[in-house]
This record gives sequence, C-alpha cells and structure tokens, in this order.
Amino acid sequence: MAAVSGYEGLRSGELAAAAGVNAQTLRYYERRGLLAEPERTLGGHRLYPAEAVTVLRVIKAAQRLGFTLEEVAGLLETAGHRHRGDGLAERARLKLIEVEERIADLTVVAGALRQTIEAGCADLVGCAQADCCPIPFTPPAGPHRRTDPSEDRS
Amino acid sequence: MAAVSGYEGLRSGELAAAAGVNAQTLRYYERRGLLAEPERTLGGHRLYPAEAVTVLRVIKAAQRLGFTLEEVAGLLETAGHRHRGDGLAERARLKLIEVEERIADLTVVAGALRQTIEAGCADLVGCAQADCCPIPFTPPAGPHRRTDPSEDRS
DNA sequence: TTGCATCTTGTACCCGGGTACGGGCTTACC
DNA sequence: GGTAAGCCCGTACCCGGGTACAAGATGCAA
Repeated sequence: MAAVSGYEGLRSGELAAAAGVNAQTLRYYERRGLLAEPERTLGGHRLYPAEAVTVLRVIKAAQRLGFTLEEVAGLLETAGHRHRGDGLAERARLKLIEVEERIADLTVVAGALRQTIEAGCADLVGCAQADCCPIPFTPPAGPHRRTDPSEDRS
Repeated sequence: MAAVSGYEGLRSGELAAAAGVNAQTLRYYERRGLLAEPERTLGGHRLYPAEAVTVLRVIKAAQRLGFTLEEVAGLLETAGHRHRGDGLAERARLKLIEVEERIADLTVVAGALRQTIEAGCADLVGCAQADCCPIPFTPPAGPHRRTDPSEDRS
C-alpha cells in the first residue's frame, strides 16, 4: 500500500515554473481568491490540476489588460456560473474607457513634454515664474474626476 | 524687543494650503530632498519663503508629466547650478520616450479589450483553452524591456 | 496669563502587487 | 534509512507616494 509516488497534478514549484511566476505568488493569489485552494497530498503539499496553468495565464493576461488583481478575482468568479453574467464583455467595456482616458491623459502629457523640450528652458523654478515656460503648472481641472487628489497620478 | 509677530514667510499650514497639498507632505518632500529645509522661528516652526509655492507647483507639474519624486529631486537639483546642465530638456526627451512607449502599450491593450468585447466570450478560463478568444495570453515579448517582470504594469 | 490653534517630532499605517526569511515538515531518490 | 530537495506556514519586508496619530511645544490674540 505504499503511495507509489502516483500523485497526479503539479506541485507548487512545477506550476510556478510552468506559469512563469514565483512560487510565493501562488500562495498570494490563493489568499487573494484568484486561485482556488488545490488538493493536498497526505503530507499537506499542494497538488494543482493542469488547468491551473491556464488560470494563471488568464490572470496574467487580465493584468496586462489593466485589471487589478481584485478585478481579476471578480472576473474569475463570474466566469464560473456563466449564464448569469455577460460580465466579461461589460467589464472590458468599462476598462476600455479607463484605458482610453489614460491614453488621453498621457497624450496631453506627451504634448507638454514636447513643448518643454522645444522651449529649452533649463531652470525649472526660475522659468516657472516667468511666462516663458509651457509647463502646465496648473492642474488640468477638467470636468472629469477632480475630486480626490490622491487620484492625481494613479 | 518683543518679537512683534513680524516673521516673514509662510507657516507650513499656509504653504500647504497655498499649494494645495497636505502639510505632512511638506515634511515628506523635505525628507526626500525636494524641498529645501526652510528657516525656523525661534521656537522651531518652519518659515517658508514665498518661492516655496512655486517650487511646489513645479513639483506637482513634474509629477503630472510623469516624473517620479526621485526624478523631480534630480531635476530640481540640477536646476540650481544651471550652466552645467541642459538637464531639463534632455530628461524631458527621455521621459517623452517613456510616455510614448506607455501610450503604445496602452493602445495595444485597448485593441485587445475591443476584440474581447467584440468576441463577447463570457467565460475567461473556458475560452482561454479554446482558440475563440483574442485575449493576448502570451506576453508581448517584444524586443523592449522584457527582463524585469515587475515592470509589466507600472 | 490663559487658552486655543497651529506647529513640532517620531513612528506607524495605507494602497497594490508581490518577495524574502526562518524553522520545521514531506517527498523522493540512493 | 539517510539525506537533500522541495514544500509548509506565518510573518515581515520591499517599492512609491503619501497620510495618520499621539504627545508635547509654540504662537498669538484677548
């Protein structure tokens, strides 16, 4: 009756290597609810199913799309009981809006940087007092999200 | 010889209010080397010169342009002894490249999000195994900065 | 002189996304 | 059955950019 090493599944180190993440990260994701708690060997070692690699790839892909881990957790949760959710597309839509806003912001920033380069002013502080400099010293103060200053530079 | 309240300059609270930042942030910037140590009253209270408001505005502007506090500190440092530095324009050039890269990345992301929306797949994990989904599951692996995975989504 | 607002300091905490460390257990191979 | 690699767990630390808190000192006006 010896357990003839016949465990199926991946050990944490194997999964980590296969997915290209740190092994500690697996535990971290488990704590964050992104990765389901896997089976265990009799001794308590984690045994992941092969699909876990896919899950990790999904997580990483979603991160690259700009979702936070919390959002990814939500995404994965609704992914399970699917008929009740057009969740993914809807959330992608919202995220797309965010990303587009971010691009717009960065485009403004790039413009300001180009003007700064062109103006060629060398001394920030001195320049800021004169009106030679095109540096946007006053906040945009646009109509969108100007309430929470901690949101200034996400 | 009583000190007839004739201190010149701004108290920390006044400066903070004038610049629209938290008073604690002033101390924080001082520690980080962004804000020079100001004069003090006999009792040890900080007395900022009026120019400090400008400096803070410069800091905030540079932050909006995408510079980190450390970079801003460098910017301000070279700003002082200016003849030795075309620092600002050069750094702005480098930062512009970064910002443009970031925009390019986000543009790719936006494209992926649009495809995700269009594909309308509801189950991430299920979909990831089929090849219905246009979600970029493999890292871009482009020729630029693929060494440090912690840089993936700054 | 009193009283309150403001300021001082050090220290600790927040977010998000991990990473590292140490002591002890399991597993696997020889 | 010995030994090394691998894994367990809890906890603490890292980054960047602040923010909060507590205890005590100052500033200033009435």
